[in-house]
Amino acid sequence: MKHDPHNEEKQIFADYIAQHRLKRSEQRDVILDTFLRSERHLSVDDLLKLVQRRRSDIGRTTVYRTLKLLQAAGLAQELVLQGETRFEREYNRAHHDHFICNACGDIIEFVNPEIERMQDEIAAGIGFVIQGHRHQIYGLCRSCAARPQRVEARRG
Amino acid sequence: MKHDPHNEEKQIFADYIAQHRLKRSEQRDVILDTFLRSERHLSVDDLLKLVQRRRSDIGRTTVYRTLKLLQAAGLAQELVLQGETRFEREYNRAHHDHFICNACGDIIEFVNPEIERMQDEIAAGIGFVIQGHRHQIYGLCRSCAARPQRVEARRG
DNA sequence: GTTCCTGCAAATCCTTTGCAAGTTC
DNA sequence: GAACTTGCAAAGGATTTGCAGGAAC
Repeated sequence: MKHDPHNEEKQIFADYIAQHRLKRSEQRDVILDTFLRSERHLSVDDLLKLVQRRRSDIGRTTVYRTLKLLQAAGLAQELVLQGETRFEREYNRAHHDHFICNACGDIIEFVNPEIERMQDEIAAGIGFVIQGHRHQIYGLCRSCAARPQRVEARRG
Repeated sequence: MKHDPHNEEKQIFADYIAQHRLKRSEQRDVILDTFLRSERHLSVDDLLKLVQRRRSDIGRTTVYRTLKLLQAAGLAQELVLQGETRFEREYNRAHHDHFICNACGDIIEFVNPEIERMQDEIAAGIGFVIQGHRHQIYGLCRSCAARPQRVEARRG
């Protein structure tokens, strides 16, 4: 137990299950563990494939349902990048936003306290109470910019 | 002609049609004109309803198809706000981002050159070439913040 | 006349839901 | 044993596509 780096998150999930009078299941354990190990921005399909490598009998529906639970428990966050729904870990992660490469699809995270502060100022100016935000920057990552190619620029 | 404030955009659309060997149609004219007059963040359904007030025989499919053309011509931009797809005018509009009220759904636009500049700096630092971005801030607008209510905070 | 448009219905994609059988508590 | 979970199949909602008839060039 001491050696599982995701122990804390698993505990949180266990607590969430308990508090809501839900039940443990092996499927949920496998899905959570797979999700926590992945460290990436996963589509439902990505996650389903990874999960099925371990337990091929786990269905897509269960992945959808478990992701909802993980969101409710504060362990996962849903994002829509380039029109695709993806999920990333949320617990204990510094707030960050995303660069998305239009060419290779790579996702790069970034943080900038200055920008956050500025948002707060603008919000204060109009009496808006911020509860969250999404900031996505589209373009070309370093390597794709280096070898230019015909790319349909998207959502920009 | 001189009196139509949307003349320029209509010309751009006409040019786009011509350059791509497409054809004019009354449906397209009505949809574009309706879209240009609306000045809001419209869902496909919103736009369809407005359009059908003028020509009740225009179908949803045509609205979808025309919106694609408008995007291609640089006149419309698609956004996903609170999970809903919406469209706004793009041509000749200062770049801006959005505050979205989780309670009443109101959408407030904002611009901040400082934030834009900062994005550029961060991007430059990692060799990322920006082609566009989306920045959405969720929370409560002034009036909804004033009379608090039980609101499920969304996406953020 | 040829090519493009339109609207309908059908198809598709992604996600959710109903349900009978299996699990957990 | 009661309540919850699961996977399948079916349903849903949003968007796209095939097609026959109609309009634009």
